[in-house]
Amino acid sequence: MGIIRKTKSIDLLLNEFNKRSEAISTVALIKLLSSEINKTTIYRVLDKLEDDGVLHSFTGVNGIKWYAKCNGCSHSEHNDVHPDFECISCGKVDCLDVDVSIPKIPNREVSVSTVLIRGKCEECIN
Amino acid sequence: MGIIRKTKSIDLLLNEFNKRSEAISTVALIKLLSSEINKTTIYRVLDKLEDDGVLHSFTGVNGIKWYAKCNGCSHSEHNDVHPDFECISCGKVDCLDVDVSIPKIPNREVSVSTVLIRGKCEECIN
DNA sequence: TATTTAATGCAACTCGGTTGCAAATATAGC
DNA sequence: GCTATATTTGCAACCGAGTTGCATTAAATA
Repeated sequence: MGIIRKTKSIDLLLNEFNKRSEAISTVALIKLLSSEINKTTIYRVLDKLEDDGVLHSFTGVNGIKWYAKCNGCSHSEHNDVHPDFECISCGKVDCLDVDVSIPKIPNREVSVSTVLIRGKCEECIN
Repeated sequence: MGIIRKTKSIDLLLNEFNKRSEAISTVALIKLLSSEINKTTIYRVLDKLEDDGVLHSFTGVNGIKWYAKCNGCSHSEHNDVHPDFECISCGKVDCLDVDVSIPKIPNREVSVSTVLIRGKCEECIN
């Protein structure tokens, strides 16, 4: 697929990701933008932005989908993965700047790995 | 919470996990056992078995919950995590017997880490 | 066996995400 | 700028995983 036309929806969504470094859940985006974009469109645009490699996504423990900007995370062809950190206290999720190396697994072909860490973030630790 | 009484539902569910070493999704369990156990009960029993440390769970990319028997995975107090492997070809999911070490993250308190790997399993790699 | 209390079944519900289709709108060609 | 065309969008209805309240059933204990 990929993006073919520049539209208001795409601008608004990209703008949200440029405003912050953390990941945002689909639910949060819908709440944030529901007055301006229909939720169906939000889901569709996020899909495309992920296809285009602009965003990457992962699924939280409760089954909700999160998106974050790929900040130079060359998210392909290597075995180091940036973990996503979900704060159990404030709910914030961000993409950590540390490498987790996934060991080679004999007789299996790995295509994607995701590491999800849950705990308390810098602000909620106290 | 935890299990207090031995019942038919618990026996049937545990039996499914003893039959195989792979993880099973809630959806699969409901399909498998719906004639014998109500789906609400299935969700509740799985919850309890997880509380008791008999099973552990994780969420697949599509938001569906999976359960697997904790085979001596002392799933607490250490930083090594057993990754779950989801085959994109046959859909099978199992708990790999390799360690992934999660690096210490400054100023954050980690409580749980999950590593989900997607790819092709031994049988589907050819 | 009677009593107590946990476990179960059922129906209705919640909510994240999807689908089909008609209306709107961004691009290409003139 | 204007028109043709194909992509995007909005809407409404839908799907399906998981939950809740409550009445009923069935383990455990004495």
